Amino acid sequence: MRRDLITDAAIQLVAEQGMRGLTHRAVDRRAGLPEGSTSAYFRTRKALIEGFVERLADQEQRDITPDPDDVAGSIARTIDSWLVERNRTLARYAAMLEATHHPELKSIMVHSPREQATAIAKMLGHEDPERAGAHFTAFLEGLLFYRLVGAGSTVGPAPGTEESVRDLKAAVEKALRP
Amino acid sequence: MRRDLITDAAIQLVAEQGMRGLTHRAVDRRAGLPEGSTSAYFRTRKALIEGFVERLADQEQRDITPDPDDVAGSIARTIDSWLVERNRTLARYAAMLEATHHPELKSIMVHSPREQATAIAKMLGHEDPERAGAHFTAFLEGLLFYRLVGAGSTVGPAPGTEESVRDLKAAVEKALRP
DNA sequence: CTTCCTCCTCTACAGATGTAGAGGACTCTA
DNA sequence: TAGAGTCCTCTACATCTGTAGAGGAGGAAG
Repeated sequence: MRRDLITDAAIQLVAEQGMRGLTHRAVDRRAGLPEGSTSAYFRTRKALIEGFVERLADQEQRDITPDPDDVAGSIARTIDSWLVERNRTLARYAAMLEATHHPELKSIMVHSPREQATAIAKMLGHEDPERAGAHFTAFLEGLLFYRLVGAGSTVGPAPGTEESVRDLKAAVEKALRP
Repeated sequence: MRRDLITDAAIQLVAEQGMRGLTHRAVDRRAGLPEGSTSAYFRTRKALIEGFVERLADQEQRDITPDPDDVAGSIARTIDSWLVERNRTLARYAAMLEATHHPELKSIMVHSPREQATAIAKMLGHEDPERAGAHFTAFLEGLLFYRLVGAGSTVGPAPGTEESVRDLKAAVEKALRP
């Protein structure tokens, strides 16, 4: 599908060069398509951005389904997989920042994690699940950001390794404690 | 000082329009200076970016000095102040993302928080202060991100209020617990 | 075969952008 | 007052970017 080819190329570009690298022609080149292709599918730049953010959201949807028997472990594995798929996650951050001055994007990027986190907090018997869930979400977000672009990116264990998952799991477990 | 005027305008621009909005001429206009001024002080775009990131780092330096008698409280207040200075913090995130494909920036943005966090963890008697400090840093980073651009930006208490600081303090306290 | 329609490629163009340098205004020194 | 040096403004230009539309290739329908 041409459309997906284009949005995938856009995601790679954004990850590698930032939003500034996202131009119609750059996407054409990156996707190996003739000039004008991207412009034909997404006439305006805004449409192009929305296109690739939608694609990101689609792909992310599938990942979030924690195993109730091993909450911490499954979450740790999910986070680790996001570290491994570095480019997609970087593109997601770029999109979140973009959504700051481009609010339509917010509705595309569903923030379902929050309700899930509240549910988990409830399950584990927190007194104030709403707040505990929020803090938990914040912590996960931070863990990911810290390891992907923050100080932890140069210090922590390499993503995709057993050690990385173990480290993450320990952190998640601590955050889950009432 | 012309130079600071320019870098400050750059920071505002980046916060409001993202890295893409950062052009020599846009900075000129934003700073109310005649066209060409920014280009004279920072001939290349790379220099301009490094300039504003340096400015950010300078300004941030001053903020980070936790009160040993009220670690959680002082950290909470610092984070809240970063939420209040929304634009500066947004620009910082944009810069961190930029540093991903522009490594020279990393050396400009000192990641001193990590050592500080380790010190705090040691002070509070954690067994593995190195790791505890890392997790703590991650949590703070996440708290900030979550409240600034994540789901918490639409849900949490308004930055700058007593309630905001209280909420943050509770979260920080929990994260500090061994 | 002809007609129509969709999908794609190519070309066009106004405006923005990065970067460079000429030259003026101003300041300091002697 | 003259000269030198610094700081700033203006102009120039090649290149890139967003967006539009003309027109061709090829398949479907008659």
